[in-house]
Parts: sequence; C-alpha cells; structure tokens
Amino acid sequence: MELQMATATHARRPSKNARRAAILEAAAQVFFEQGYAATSIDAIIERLGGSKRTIYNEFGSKEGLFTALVSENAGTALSALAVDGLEGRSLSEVLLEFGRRLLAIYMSPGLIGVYRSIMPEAGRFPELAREFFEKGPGRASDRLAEVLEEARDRGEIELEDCRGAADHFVGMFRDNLHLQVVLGLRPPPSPPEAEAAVTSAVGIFLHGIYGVDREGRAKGQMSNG
Amino acid sequence: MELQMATATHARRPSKNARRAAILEAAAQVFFEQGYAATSIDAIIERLGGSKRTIYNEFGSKEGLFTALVSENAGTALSALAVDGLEGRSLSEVLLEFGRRLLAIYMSPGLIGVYRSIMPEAGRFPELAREFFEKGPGRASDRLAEVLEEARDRGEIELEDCRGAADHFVGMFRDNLHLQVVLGLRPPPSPPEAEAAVTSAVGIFLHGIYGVDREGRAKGQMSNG
DNA sequence: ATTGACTGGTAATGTCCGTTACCTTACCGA
DNA sequence: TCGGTAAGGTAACGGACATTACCAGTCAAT
Repeated sequence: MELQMATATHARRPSKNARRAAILEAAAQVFFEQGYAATSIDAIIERLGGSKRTIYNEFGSKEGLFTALVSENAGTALSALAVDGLEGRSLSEVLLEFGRRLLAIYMSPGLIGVYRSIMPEAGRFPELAREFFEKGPGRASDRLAEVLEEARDRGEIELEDCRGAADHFVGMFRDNLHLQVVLGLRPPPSPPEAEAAVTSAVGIFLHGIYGVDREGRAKGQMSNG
Repeated sequence: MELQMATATHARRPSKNARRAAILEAAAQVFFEQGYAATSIDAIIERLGGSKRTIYNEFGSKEGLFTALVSENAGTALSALAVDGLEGRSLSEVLLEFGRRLLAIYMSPGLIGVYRSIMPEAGRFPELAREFFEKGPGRASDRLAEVLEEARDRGEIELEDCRGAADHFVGMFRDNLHLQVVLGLRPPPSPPEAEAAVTSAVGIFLHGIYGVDREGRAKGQMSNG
C-alpha cells in the first residue's frame, strides 16, 4: 500500500486531485450559501454526486472539509495582492492598482463566502479565523503599509503611522457597498462602478475631501446607490 | 380571556415585559456567541432558567426570537447616531464626534453580535438583513451624507459625491481593527486606542495622507497591532 | 378559600445529521 | 486474465434538536 502511486499520478478514477477540487467546489457552494452549521454533508453530496464516503475519505470530517475550504480560499485570494512590478510607479498609480485588486478580491464569490461563513464560527475555529485574517485582510494591510513606508522613505509623504493609514485604506473597501453585497442586498459592482469606487477611495485617501478635486478625480463618478 | 389585563399591567409574575427582555438578553448571549444555526433553544434556557414553553409562548419559534433580537439590537444602535446639537460646529468637530459614536457602536457587543450572526443567515432572512442594514450602517451613511451636504452648502468643501464619501468614511471604521474584534482575535480597543483610531480616520478623510500632518493630528498615535 | 385560567416544567415525537460499518465495484500490476 | 487493494455506495446508529402534548403550580378575582 505504499509505492504504487509514487511513480506517477496514475489517473485512477477522476485523478484524485480533480476529485478533491470537485468536493471543495461543491462544498464552497453550500457552505458559503448556508453557513457552516446549517450545512449538511448530504447537501454537498446532492450537488456533487457520489457518496459521503468520498468526502470522509478525503477530509476526515465536516470540520476538516470546512477548514480546508477556508484555508484554500484565503490563500488564493492572497496571491492577487502581490505588488511586484509596481514599485517604480507613482504612489497614486500604485494605490489605484492596489485598490482595484483589493476590491476585486473582496467582491469575489470566494472571499464573500468565506467572509459570510467564518464570522459566526470564529469562536469555534479560532485558529482558522486567525489564518483567514492573516492571510487575507491582515496581509493586505501589511503589503500596503510597506508601500506607504517606501513612499515615505522617498519623501513623497510624511506619515507617521503607515500601518494605521493602511488599515483605514483597506477599510474603505469594506464599506457599505461591500456590506450590501455580503448581505445579498445587491449584486457585486459592475466594472465601471468598481472603478469609480476605487478612484474615489484613492482620491480621498491621498488628498482628503478638502483636496479631492485638485486631481479632478471626483469628476465623472456615477452614483453608487 | 380579553379584559382582565386591560385595566393595568397587573404585574403578573415577573411583569411580562421583564420576562421578554430577559429572554432576549439570554438569547443574545447564545445567538451572538454561537450563531443562529448552531444555537439550540435548550442552550438559551440553560442560561435563562425556566422552560422552553416560555420562549415559544412569547416568540412563537426560533425564527421569531432571532428576528426580534436582531431587529431590537439594530434599532437601539441607531439611536446613538443622532447628530442633533452638532450642526453649529465645524466639520472637523462634527466628524470627530460622529466617528467616536460610530466606533463605539461598531465595537459594542450588541452590534458585534448582530454582525457575526446575521451574515450567514442573510440568505435565509433577506428582510431581516435589509432591516439591519438600513437601520444600522445604511442610516449612518445617510446621516453623514447629510452632514457633508450641509458643509458643501456652506462652502467648506467641494465634494460632488457626498454619499460615496460618506460610505468611505463609515468604511474606515470597519477596518482591520473592527474585523479582528468581530473575529474574536483581539479585544475591543481601549478608550485611547479608540480615540486615536477616530482621530486618524478623520484626519485622513479630511486632508488625505498628503496633508494629514498639517493639522498635527497624526502625532501621538499609538501603534495599533 | 376556591375556582379558573395561565404560566412554567417534563417528557415525548418525529426529523435531521455526522459518522461509520459493511458491501460492491473498479482499477492496478502481474 | 486474475487477484489484491482501495475507492464508492448503502444503510444503519446514535445523538441532537425544534416543536408540542400534557401535567403541575400559582396568581387573581370572587
């Protein structure tokens, strides 16, 4: 029972990794829609086909499945936040690009789902909550704080608490628009709506509402209702 | 069965309204801690004493109890956001005071609990989610948008999208600090921490990070970890 | 004090769900 | 082709839970 599969993947039935991915996708649909506690393994099987045995063989338990799901989704979201190749550009450009990616991540079904489903379970899975935070929103703040510190080192800004400012910036993307999407009260923003939200947030973050018109960025925004 | 209690409250056993309040308080502890789906009526009775019959007589069902609980908590949070008596002051003062109240509300156990417990149930109780949003975060944005529009009318600022800016402002108070508290990763901020967060957010909102030092507001902040 | 009604407690009911035991089937190497 | 192994499927088990019947205690008016 040890070296048959060591040579290659062998592609048993549906390849093992594909099976795992299929389980995770079906689990995401149900967990993110219903929440952890209200989700039954049967409901996942209903969407997936097959047998409960498959899930228990792969993940061991409902907890294990949920943990793997959240962990994976938080990890993939993180990957889009790398700001490589942006260091040479102006702070304004970097923030705009960072904001675009941040908003896209926050509005993605995966992170919306994690957001919805992890909140009431944070007490039950403290380590998972910490992992989600540190891989996701916390890492975003960290990366942005570095960007701000570099800008400060270049003399572009004079900001003492770069970490605090970074926190406020990422918070601007968890505004009421985001909350409405999380609560299912409205669909995710269209691309122009998203771009307007990013432009507005970056404008305020850089210049404040006293100076936001200097850049002319507030022009041409659409109403976000 | 119709006119005995019409003459006065009669103070039957523990007064009827006190009973209802006691149920809601015990329900809040359990629902907000465990989430709706994972909460059993038995768990509430364990903290409350008495019998399940009492709860079913008063609220009819688990759904009814949860609905009443969320509705009540969203409503009480709203009451602290009235900005009466602030209209005469400067925009900076108004925003600081508004921010203090907003942060206090967002960090209160009641709203933290509602926040945690309503998210995965938004699909199950769409009307409740809408009521929560409109009574809470939505109303906060509305009130602030009015304040900004008045400031614009006075010529203090030139801001086209007051509603969007207000959304960004309230978003700054749902930053990573707030998320960490919601996830149980850290305790609510101490009064000085809260004041520092408010001061920082208002400074950025008014002047941006380019101009935040003009007011000297970024000085003396504490590190927020 | 007594009656009558309502509140509170006990326990049952029917359902749902996580998990596992056991059987069947498909794949792998020879 | 054949045997062995592991995966997939079926169905059962044990527990939890929302809800309700039914019983007992208690208060108010007479």
